[in-house]
Amino acid sequence: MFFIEVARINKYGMLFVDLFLSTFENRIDAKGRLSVPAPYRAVLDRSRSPLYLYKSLTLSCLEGCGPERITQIVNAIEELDSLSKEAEILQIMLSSAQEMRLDSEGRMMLPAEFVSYANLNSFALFSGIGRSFQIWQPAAFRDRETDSRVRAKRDGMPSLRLRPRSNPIEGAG
Amino acid sequence: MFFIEVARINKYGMLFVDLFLSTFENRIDAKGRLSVPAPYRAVLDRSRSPLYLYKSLTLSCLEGCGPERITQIVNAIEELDSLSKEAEILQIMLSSAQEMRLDSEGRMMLPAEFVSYANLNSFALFSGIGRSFQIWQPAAFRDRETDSRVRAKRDGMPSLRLRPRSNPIEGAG
DNA sequence: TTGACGACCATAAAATCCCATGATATCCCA
DNA sequence: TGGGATATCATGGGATTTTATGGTCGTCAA
Repeated sequence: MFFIEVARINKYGMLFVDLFLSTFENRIDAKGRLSVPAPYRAVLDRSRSPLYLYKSLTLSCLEGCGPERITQIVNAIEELDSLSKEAEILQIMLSSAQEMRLDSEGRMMLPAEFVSYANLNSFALFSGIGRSFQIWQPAAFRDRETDSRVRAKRDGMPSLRLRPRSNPIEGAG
Repeated sequence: MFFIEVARINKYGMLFVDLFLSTFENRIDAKGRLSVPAPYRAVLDRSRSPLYLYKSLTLSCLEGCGPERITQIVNAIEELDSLSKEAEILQIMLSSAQEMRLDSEGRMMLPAEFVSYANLNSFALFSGIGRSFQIWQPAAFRDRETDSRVRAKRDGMPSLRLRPRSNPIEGAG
C-alpha cells in the first residue's frame, strides 16, 4: 500500500490540493494556439512538470497529464509481455503522446492530428478530472454531461469507494 | 530487476523526461536520406548518445534506440546459455543493428536492407514508444493504430499498475 | 568514369519568441 | 466598505528561429 502526494502547504500555511478541477473554455486562435487555463498551469508549475497530451483511447477527446502518468505507462509496458495486445495498446497511447511546449503566455500549439481527433474547431473545453484533465469540443462535452446527469438521476449514484481496490486506473482512457 | 533513468532536471529547473514519444512522418529523399525528428535527436543529444537501428524481430518495422538498450541485449545474451534458442534470437537482433551517423541537418542514410524490411517507399513514420521508437511504412502503422483503438474500445484498457517508485523526481540527474 | 557518400549551402514552411491590448479579478488604503 | 490602483489572464500579431527538405560539389573506390 502506498500513496501519491496531491496536497501541499502554500506560503500562507493553507493546505491546497494539486489536482486538475473545474472546466474552462478557451479559443483556438488562427495560428492554432490554445491557452492552458492558469489554474492547470499552476498545478504543473508547482511540481516543475511539463505537460503531456495524448489522444484518449476510448473517447473523442484529448487527455492531459504530468510526467508521472507517462512514466507509469512506460513502466507498465516493460512489465508486460512485449508482444501482448495490452502492450501494443499502451504503445499506441505513447505514440500519440507529446510533451507540449508552452509559450511565455502559457499557450500550446495544437497539432492538426489532435484537433481532428477531438473534432475541435475554434473553441476547446478543458475538463479537470483530478490527476489529469480532458480537452473536448465544447458541444460534445455538454452532451456528455447532460447524458451523465440523466443517467445518474435514473440509475442512482455509483458507489464511491474511498480507497482504490487493486486496480487504481483513473481516467487513463 | 533494474531501472533506467528517464527523468532529469534541465537548466531551468524543469523536470525533463527523456522519452521517445509522438509520431512524425518524414520524407525519404532521392538519395535515401531521412530526417530523424528533432525531438528524438534532442533526447539522444542530451545523453550524448549515438542512434542505433535494427530490424524488429516480430514486426515489419525498424526499431531505434540509444546505446543502453543495445547494452541490455548484450548483457541478456551473456546471462543465457549461449547455445539456447533465446540467445540465438537476440544475436540475430544484434547482427542487424547498426549505429547510424547523422549529417549536420540530422538526417541518416537508410540502407536498402532496412528500407525493404520495413516496406518503405517515399515516407517513413516514426512512432515513439518510450525508451525506443519504431519506423513504419505510414499506412502499416495507421492500420495497426486503428486496430488497437478498436480493440481498446471493445475489450477495455489494459490495467496500469502503479509502482511505488513512480515519482520521477527521485534520483533524477 | 561512374556511382556512392559526406560535407556544405539554400529555402520554404512551421514553430517559437516577444511585445501589445482589453477585460477581468485582486489588492490596498482611505 | 467603496473605489481607484495593480496584477492576472486570455488573446492577437509581427519578428525571429528552427526544421525538414532539396540541391551542389568534391572525394574515394570500384
